[in-house]
Amino acid sequence: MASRLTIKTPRGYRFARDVCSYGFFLLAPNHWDPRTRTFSRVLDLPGGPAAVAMTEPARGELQARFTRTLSPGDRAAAVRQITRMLRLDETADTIREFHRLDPRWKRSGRGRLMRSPTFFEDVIKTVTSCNITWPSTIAMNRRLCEVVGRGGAFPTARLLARARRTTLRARCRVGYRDARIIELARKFVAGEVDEAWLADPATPDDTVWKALLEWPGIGPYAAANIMQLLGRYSRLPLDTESIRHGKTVLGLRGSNRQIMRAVHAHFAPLGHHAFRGYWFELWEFYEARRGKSWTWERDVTAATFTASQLK
DNA sequence: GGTAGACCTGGACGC
DNA sequence: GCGTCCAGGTCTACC
Repeated sequence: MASRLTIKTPRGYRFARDVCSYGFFLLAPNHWDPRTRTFSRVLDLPGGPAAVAMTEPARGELQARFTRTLSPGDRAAAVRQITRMLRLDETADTIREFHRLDPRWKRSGRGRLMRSPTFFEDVIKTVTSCNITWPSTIAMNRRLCEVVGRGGAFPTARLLARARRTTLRARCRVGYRDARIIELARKFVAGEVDEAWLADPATPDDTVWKALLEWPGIGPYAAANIMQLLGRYSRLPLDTESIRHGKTVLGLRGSNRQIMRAVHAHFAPLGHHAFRGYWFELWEFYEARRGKSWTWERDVTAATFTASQLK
């Protein structure tokens, strides 16, 4: 028999707004149905993959319906993964602190950024977003789930550590990222990645930054993005989109390098909430052109969400 | 510290 | 249908 879970959400949490708050919600195995406002995906649980469909039947709680019966171990893992993915462990006080620093988002209540059920998925999704256009990122993630993942789930580190470079390149079309993805997966499997230490507020941002830059395939953009996915919002993952934003929205002029520096300086007063302010400004720009994010279809964004088309 | 070129894929474009 | 060009971060070599 199928299992159901009811999960309480923090005060101010809004399912559609907060799920559709970061591009990862459009990447497989994630799927958002704008008509029914249902978020679904396959979670990799101790008892095997399980498809889940989530809705918000009432304010303050989410309902997760699974396609199979969950063991107690499965249920605990599912709650842990959903909590991580939706950042339900970020308190209302944290969001209020962000709104005090950047009051533009107080009315809409924005503050949380969707991420993945596991840190490993966050890291690989970041690598698949580097040096590539958005449609290819969407395709790569879909193929990784279809070709390597179990039962439609995102591939685990163990599966990717064992994958062949030729499989990733020829069937998942990840290009030169093949070796880097496998090396990263092997680091996770070998126990060389201490997520608790990386996420611990007692570990300085600079220390985490330097550690991430040592990882294969991780440069300044990817490291800053992984940091925000760890809950460290002081650094900005700046890319070509940021340059477009700096020019068209902030009115900045100069070389790309100068604009990057100016964007950093612009958001620096937000301190350890800088990325939230930067990101929601970018998100609002997209929504002004494409409608609210919870109305977006994955295939439509694949065709239209690229820096060159948003100029 | 800064810069040039290679690394891949997929879409746009010209013929 | 084919060839060429371009967008997109990271890495390495070089100055």
